[in-house]
Amino acid sequence: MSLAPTHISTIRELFFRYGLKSMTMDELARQLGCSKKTIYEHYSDKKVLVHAALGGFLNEHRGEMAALDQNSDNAIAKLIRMAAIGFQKMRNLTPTLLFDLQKSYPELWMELERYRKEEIVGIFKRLIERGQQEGLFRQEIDPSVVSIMHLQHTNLLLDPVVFSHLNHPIANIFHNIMEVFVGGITTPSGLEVWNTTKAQMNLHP
Amino acid sequence: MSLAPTHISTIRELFFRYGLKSMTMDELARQLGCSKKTIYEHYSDKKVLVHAALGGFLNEHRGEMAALDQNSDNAIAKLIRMAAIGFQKMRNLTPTLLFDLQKSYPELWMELERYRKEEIVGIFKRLIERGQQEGLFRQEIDPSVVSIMHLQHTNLLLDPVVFSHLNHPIANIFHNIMEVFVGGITTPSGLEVWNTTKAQMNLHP
DNA sequence: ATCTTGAAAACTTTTTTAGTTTCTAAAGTT
DNA sequence: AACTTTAGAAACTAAAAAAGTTTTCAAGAT
Repeated sequence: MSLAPTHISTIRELFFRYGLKSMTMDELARQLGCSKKTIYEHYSDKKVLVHAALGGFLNEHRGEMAALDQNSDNAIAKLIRMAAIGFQKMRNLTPTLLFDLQKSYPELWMELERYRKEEIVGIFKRLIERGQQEGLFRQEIDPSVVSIMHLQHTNLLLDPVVFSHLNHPIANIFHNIMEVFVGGITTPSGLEVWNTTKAQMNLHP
Repeated sequence: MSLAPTHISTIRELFFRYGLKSMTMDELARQLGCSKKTIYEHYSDKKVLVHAALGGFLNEHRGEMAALDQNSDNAIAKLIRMAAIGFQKMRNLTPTLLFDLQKSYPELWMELERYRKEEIVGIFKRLIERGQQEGLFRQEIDPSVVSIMHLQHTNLLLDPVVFSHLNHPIANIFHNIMEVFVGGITTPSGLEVWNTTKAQMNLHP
C-alpha cells in the first residue's frame, strides 16, 4: 500500500505536464518511484487512473466554486475570485492534454465539455443574476446570453492558435478580456466596485 | 508537390504544440490537409521530418543571433535583444516536447543540448567580453563563468517544476532573473545604459 | 484522350504500450 | 530464526497503435 491517495495529485500533475500519451504507465511508475504492479493494485487500468486524476480536478473546482458563495461580499468580488481560480486552473489544460483527451478518452472529454457548458455556465448565470439584484450589473442584459458569452471567452483562451501570433503573455489577454467584459455588463456603480475591489485583491499576482 | 517547403514551419508548430508522440504521421497529414504519401515523398521517415522541423528552429535562432552583431549599438542593447529572442523561442519548448525529444529522439536532444552548452554559451561569452571593452560590464567578472551562469538561468526557465509553485507568469520570472543578473555584472554606467535602453525598447510587450 | 498528381483509405509490418507474471529483497511478525 | 507479507525490478505476453506502403480514384494538366 505504498501508493497513498495523495499520489493521485502527483499523477495528475504528470498528466497535465506531459499529456496522456507521453505519460505511459511505465514512465508513470518510474516517476512515482514505484512499480507498475503497485499502480495496478489501486487502479484497474489506465482509463480508470486517468478518470480518477482528471475527475478529481473537476471536483476540486466544483468545491472551490461552492465555497465562493459564502465568502464573497458581492457579485463582483465573487466574479474576480471565480476568474482568478478559473484562469489558474485553465493554465493546466495544455494543448497536448486536451488533444490526447479528445482523441483517446472521448467520454472524459465530453464530461469536461459538459462541465463547462452546463455547470460553469450555470454558476455564471446565477452570479450575473445576483449582481443584477445588487445593482452592480445592468438590468437590460440577459444572464443566459452573458453566461454563454463567458464560455466563449474561455474557449478563446484554451485555443492555442487564436492569440498566439500576438505573442502576448496569456495573463495580459485574460485581463483584457475581463476588462471589456466587465465594462460591458456593469452599471456605473458596479464599475466603481470593480475598480476598487480589483485594486484591493491585486488580481495581478 | 503540394507540400511546399513553407509547410515545414507548420509542421514545426504542430510538433511544438502537441509534442512528438501525440503528433502522429496520420494526424500530421490530417492537420496539413494532405496524405501521408505526400509527406513521405518529401521526408523518408518521421525521424528525418522531426530533424528537419527542429533543426530549422536551431538554424533560425543561429541566424537571428548572427544578425544581432551588426544591429546592436552596444553590448547591453544586444543583451536585451538576445534575451527577448531567446525567451520567445524558449516558450515553444514545452515540457511535452522536451520529454518526447529526450525519450524518442536522443540524438536530436543531444544536438539541442550541445547548441545551448556550446554555441549559446559562446555567443554569450563574447557578448560579455564586448561589454567589458565598452566599460558596461565590470572587469573583475570572468566571461566564462558568467556565460555558464546564464545557461543555468535558462535551465531554470525550462524546468516546469522549479517555479511552478509560485504561480507567477513566466515573463515575470524571466524579468526578475534578468534584473538580478544584469545588476550583478554591470558597472554603474552600464546599469544606467541598461535602464534607459530597457525603457526605449519596451521589453515588456 | 492520356498522363500526372495527390488525396483517401485499405493494408502490412513494426514498434510500443498496457497489463500480467515471476522473482527477489527487505521488513515485520510470530 | 523461520515465516509471511509487501513492493520494486524486470521479464513477458497480448493488444493496440503507429510507421510506412500500396492501391484506388478523381481532378487537373498536357
